[in-house]
Amino acid sequence: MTAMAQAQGRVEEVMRQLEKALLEGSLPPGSRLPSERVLAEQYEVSRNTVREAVQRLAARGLVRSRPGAGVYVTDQLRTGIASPWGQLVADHPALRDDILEFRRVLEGATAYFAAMRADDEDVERIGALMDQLEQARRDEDMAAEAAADAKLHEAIALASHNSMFLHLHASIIGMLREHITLNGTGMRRQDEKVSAQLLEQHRVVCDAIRARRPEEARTAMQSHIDYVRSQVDGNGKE
Amino acid sequence: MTAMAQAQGRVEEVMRQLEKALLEGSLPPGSRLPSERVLAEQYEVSRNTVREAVQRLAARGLVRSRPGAGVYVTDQLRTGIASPWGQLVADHPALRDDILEFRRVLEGATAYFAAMRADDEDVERIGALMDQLEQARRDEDMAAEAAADAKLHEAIALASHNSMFLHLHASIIGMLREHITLNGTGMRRQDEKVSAQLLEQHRVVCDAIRARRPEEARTAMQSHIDYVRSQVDGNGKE
DNA sequence: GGCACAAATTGGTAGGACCAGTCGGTGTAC
DNA sequence: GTACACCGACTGGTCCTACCAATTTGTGCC
Repeated sequence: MTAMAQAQGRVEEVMRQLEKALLEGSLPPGSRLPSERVLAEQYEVSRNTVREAVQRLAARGLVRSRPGAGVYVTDQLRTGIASPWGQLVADHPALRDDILEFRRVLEGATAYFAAMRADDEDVERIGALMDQLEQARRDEDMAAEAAADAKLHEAIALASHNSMFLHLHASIIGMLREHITLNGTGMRRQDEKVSAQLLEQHRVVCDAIRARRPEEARTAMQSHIDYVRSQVDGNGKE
Repeated sequence: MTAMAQAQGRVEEVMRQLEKALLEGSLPPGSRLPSERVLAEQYEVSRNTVREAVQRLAARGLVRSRPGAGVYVTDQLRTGIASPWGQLVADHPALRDDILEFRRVLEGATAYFAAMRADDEDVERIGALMDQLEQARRDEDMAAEAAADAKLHEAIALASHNSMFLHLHASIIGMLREHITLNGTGMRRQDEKVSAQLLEQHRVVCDAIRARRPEEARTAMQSHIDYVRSQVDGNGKE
């Protein structure tokens, strides 16, 4: 008669118990879980069931198991673990190429329509962000530079006056950002030349938009993405 | 360093294989996975290992298992992208123009990459669907024609060999079709000439893909979308 | 044709076993 | 006393077999 209708199975139940222990702090980050055999006896289930529950937690990044050593609680604060895509991008490098390829098309078209339909307000906003980007570049403030970069692309998407491009841009970029954060990579680190080139590319794109030259804007944006792609490809493992 | 503790075990490996199948579309949303026993034999691992891999996928919401029935693929990947969209489109018909515009870009690029990367299997599938479409046309079976049309576009997306195009296509186009159906499809019905033209357009696109001419495929597809757009715009209904 | 029953299939769970690492303790050599 | 090598207990990873409960599907009766 307990209100808790344990969904379907013992695996769920064990998982919830473990989650509860994690949340309550009885299993603080870094600590080791009791061995699977102990847990199995403790919860009065088979080790198989315990293992499957642990696998589910591991899939969400809550714990990490080291063969021969034990299962350890990870730092919960760290993993954002958002959409199913995040993990997939991390696991399948090939998918990253797919995304970049798609992004080339998407952002190219976005720039195209931005150049075609940007109103005065859009142009002003884009101009301001370009100034901001240049300023950050001069200050060698990487964080500010990245932020301005993101905002600039968003402003361009906004200027396209097509909600599909705007929102899709947001999700795709978010996806990539997730991946970059996960992998800790990031290309533009300290490389001044790269940074300068990126700035120049942005300038070309924005100029084309301001001059209302769609084709030019698209080409420039695609070149920009190509450059990004080459940089990302370059510093990767393997 | 970035060695990325890869494949510590068979569970990881099986999970990646399944993920790959999900991304590539060989396991489309709604479909049922082979039984665990079959998968175990297929990957040459124990059923236990397969189960743990499935549990990890289930933890991320990519699949859902129903006792006695089987394991089914969810549409998390698609809704993950187009999440905010279903409602918006339903509420704001104005977005339809945005979607069509986006679709022109998306499907154009999809056809482009399909022409570039279609393998023999893809070509064969596309050819079969073209035949199917012609047959439906001859029979004047509107329902079959629409179904074959949808399948054909999906096959092209599959042939692009890019997960992003595949899944985006499925979600966006599906959404759009739903909307069109809602609005009283119109267009191709009763008008024999329209139907004939659409068939011809599809033929041009498919021929370009089969002949491996990307640019031509893109142009043809965009012309096709333009035509669809003009027809939809034309026949009023708000 | 429709419906009830039986058989095959499927995921869920159990409990056993073995392997390859890791960890801890012990004993020996220095 | 310390440092090192070694060995055994422990742990997760994998495999196996078996059984259960639910579903699906096939069958035959009505």
